[in-house]
Formats: sequence, C-alpha cells, structure tokens
Amino acid sequence: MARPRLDAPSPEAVRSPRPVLRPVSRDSIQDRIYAELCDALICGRLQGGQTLQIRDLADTFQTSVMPVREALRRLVAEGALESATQRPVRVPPLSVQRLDDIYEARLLVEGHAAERAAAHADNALLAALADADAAFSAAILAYDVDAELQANQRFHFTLYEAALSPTLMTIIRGLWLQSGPYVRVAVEHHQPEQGQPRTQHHHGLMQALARHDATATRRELEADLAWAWRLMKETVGA
Amino acid sequence: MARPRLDAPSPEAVRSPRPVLRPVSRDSIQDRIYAELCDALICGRLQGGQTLQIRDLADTFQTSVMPVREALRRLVAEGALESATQRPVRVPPLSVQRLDDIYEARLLVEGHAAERAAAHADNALLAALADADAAFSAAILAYDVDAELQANQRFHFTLYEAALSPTLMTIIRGLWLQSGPYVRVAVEHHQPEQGQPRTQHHHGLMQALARHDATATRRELEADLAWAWRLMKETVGA
DNA sequence: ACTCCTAATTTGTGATCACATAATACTTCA
DNA sequence: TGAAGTATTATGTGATCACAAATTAGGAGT
Repeated sequence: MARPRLDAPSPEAVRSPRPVLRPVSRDSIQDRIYAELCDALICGRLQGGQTLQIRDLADTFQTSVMPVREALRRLVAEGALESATQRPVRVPPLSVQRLDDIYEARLLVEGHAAERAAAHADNALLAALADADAAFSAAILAYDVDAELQANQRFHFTLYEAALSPTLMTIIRGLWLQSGPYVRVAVEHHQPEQGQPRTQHHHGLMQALARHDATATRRELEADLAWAWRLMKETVGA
Repeated sequence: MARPRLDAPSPEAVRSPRPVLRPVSRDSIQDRIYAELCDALICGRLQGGQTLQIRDLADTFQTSVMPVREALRRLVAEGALESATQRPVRVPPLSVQRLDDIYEARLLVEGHAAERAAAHADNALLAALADADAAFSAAILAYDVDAELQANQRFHFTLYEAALSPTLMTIIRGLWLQSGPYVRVAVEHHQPEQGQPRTQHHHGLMQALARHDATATRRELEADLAWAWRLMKETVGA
C-alpha cells in the first residue's frame, strides 16, 4: 500500500549512520486518525455508550474537523460506532444481547478461518505465531494489559491471514472493532487473573496447526473465544 | 431509525384527502446518495473497474462534493469500493479469485443465517417470503431484470432478518454490495435464461422453513447461491 | 414547586475555497 | 522520429465558513 518515496539513496544518505532514509508515511491525516481510533477501540480504551464529538477530537488531534468526520464515518460504516442523523457519534452501549450476537458471529467466521488456516499452515506461519505468543506471555508476566491485548491481536490475525481470504479478514476486523468495548470491562474487572488458560489455548492452536488438524484447530479457537466471552459476559451482566 | 416528524396531525391534515401528512424523509443528503450508490451496486449498474469521481457524482446529484465524499468513504469502508490515497475511488475489478472468495464467505454466513431462520420461522415470515417470491416470478416473466434483482434481494433479506442477528445482517449486506458487479455481467450474458431453477430454490426454501428443517434450508440456500455463482463464474472467466 | 414554553448554546451537516499530488499533453533536444 | 523533461490540467484532501436541528438552561405562568 505505502510505496517508498526514494528510488535511489543520495550519497549523503548512504554515508549517514542510518543506511537509508526511512520511507515517509503516505497515509492521509484521516488515515492516521482512523488508525488511532481503531487501536483505541480494539484495545478497549473507549467505553460503551461514550459519545465522540467531532470538534473535541479535532482539538485533540490538532486538526480541522474534516479528517475526523471521515474517520468517524468509516467506523460507523463498519458497525464499530453508531450515529443517528444530526446527533453525536457514540460507541454502541454494552448489552449481553449484543455481546452474544457478536460472539456467535465470531465463532462462525473466525472458526472457519482457523480451519482454512490449518490447511495452509507452514513453518513460517508457526514461527510468526510463536513470536506473537512470546510477546503475549511476556506482556502477561509484566502485567502490561495494553501490550497483552496487542500481542493477542497479532497472534489471532496472523492465524487468520493464513486462511488467505481477504473477504473474511475484512469481516473479522470489523468484528474485533465491535468487540473492543467489551474487552475493556473484562480486563478492568479481571485484572488479577493468572494468564494460564489463554496461553494454553494459543499453544493448543499451534500444535493443532502443526498437525494440519482442522477440527482440532477450530476446537482450540472456540475454546479461546469462549473463555474470553465468559469473562466479558460476567462483567457486562454486573 | 427514521422517526416521524409530526406527533399530532393538524386539523387541516386530518380533513385533507390523504388522512395524514406523510412523514418527511429525515435522511441527510449523504444518506440518500449512499442509498442510491448501494442500489446501483447491488443491482449491478456499476461495472467492475469503473472509477467514480467525486465532482462528477456531485454534478449528477446536483450537490456539492461534501456528501459525495462521505458516501464514497462509507462504501470504501464496507469493502464495496476501493481507493488508494489521492486517487479516484473505483469499483474493485472483477476476478475469479475474488469471486470465489466472496462466494465462500457467503456460503458460510448466509448458510448460517438461513439455518437460524429455520428455527424461528413463523407464518408471518412465510407470507412475507411468498410475497417477495411472487414479485420475483412476475419480474422474470416480464423480463424486467432490475425488478427481478430487487425482488430476489427482498426475498433473501427477509429470510436473513428472521435469523434475528444484527451482526450477521451487517456482514451479509456488505457481501451483497461486493457481489453486485458480478451479477451485472451474469445477467448481461444470460438474459435469455428461463427462470425455472431460481424459483425452484425459493420454493424449496419456503418448504424447508415451514418444516423448521435447518439442514434442508441450508442445502436449498447453498443450491441457490451455487446456481448464481456458476453463472457468474462462466461470464467472468470469459 | 412544578410544568411548559422560549431563548441560547452546542453540534452535526453542507458549501466553498485552497493546496498538493498524480496524470496528461506538449515541447524540446538528441 | 523518438524519448525525456516540463508545464498544464484534473482530482482527492484539508480548512474554514454558514446553517439547521437538537439539547439544555432559564424564565414565566399556573
């Protein structure tokens, strides 16, 4: 997507401590705002029911309202945010009904993606998963919740990418955005949780993938989702 | 979503030939542009690879570029259109690879929704489906392709609504938007098709639903999708 | 003291302007 | 005559202005 800007490095550049100039970001301002909001959503830094006002965000990001408007519009289109006409955008309020609905869709789509990934699993995939899992375990031991969530995301998305289906990836990304506000309340209430069960499911996934066992892969993934779902359901209900 | 504007009808209104004033559309301009583009996409009036320029569309809709920008942004977010930075938006080019990818996702999600609908099927649903199917058959006999596609959409979406899952509905709507450009080429090349097989699948669906037979419902739906998919695959490949 | 109405502020939406980048056409030199 | 470099045009993106609708605060009447 982001193409390098410099085809040939200048003489000065090759002699500098850093061998080449880093390619500059070609993203537009709204792309960066969108990415920032996505990260905030998936990591649960936005809480359900919270309203997001265009001018406030524009002040925060030090831009005009224009890029904020379009970034919010994208998230509303993906179902991650909701808005009525002439009314501020807000994060959808939490409800057990909606949580169950999202959870069932995730079982369906992510379970299918995991099965497909099992068919295409190779050493490169297993290495990438092991790398993400190491970061995940380290974050748990360090009690770094934000790093834990990001590593968990990296693990799962690396797996789903192996399904080689852009359509499914788009769907899954949307489902994770919608799940974000629920993981927030879960990690808030269950912070003193020992991280054994989660790493166990990750390890089980990697073993099943190594055997190209699609059924076992799906089963392990469903167990992982079910564990997180139960956590969220307890906290949302309270 | 759209709330009525008049809580109590005025004396003049109740005495007029039309008993009450019809509620005026509360949609914003961008909502109407979005709806127009959605309809054009699903009914295949936009062809794969076609570029959509903001100022052109603004001239067509007789508005400024603002609402067009946001409507296009929404469609890009849903995967129905694609855009690179600083480059005109375009309908994703047709490819058999992408067609297969979308088709598999549709089998997964729409098949699941159909199964769930079978559990909740009641007389009101069957009546609504019969109504949509009647319009569908009539459109086929009249060789009205546009009406045929719209009635087919109504039939399927009525079915999926019965699954009572807003999350799945959002996903399915996105998949139909992405499928739009492919149905265009299919109906263009296969216009002199006798419509028997499609109505047959619809009837099979309604019978399976009446029996609350989830497995048969899925099988009939998959047959319907497979029929359309084969049609599209032939024409895209050529 | 409570309710209803009104005025003011807030906020999303649409229009216009300004700028930067990518594509195109033209010119010039080999 | 062909290719490369330059100038012009076209188009997406961001900023600012203007307006309408909705919420909220305030005041008047019962």
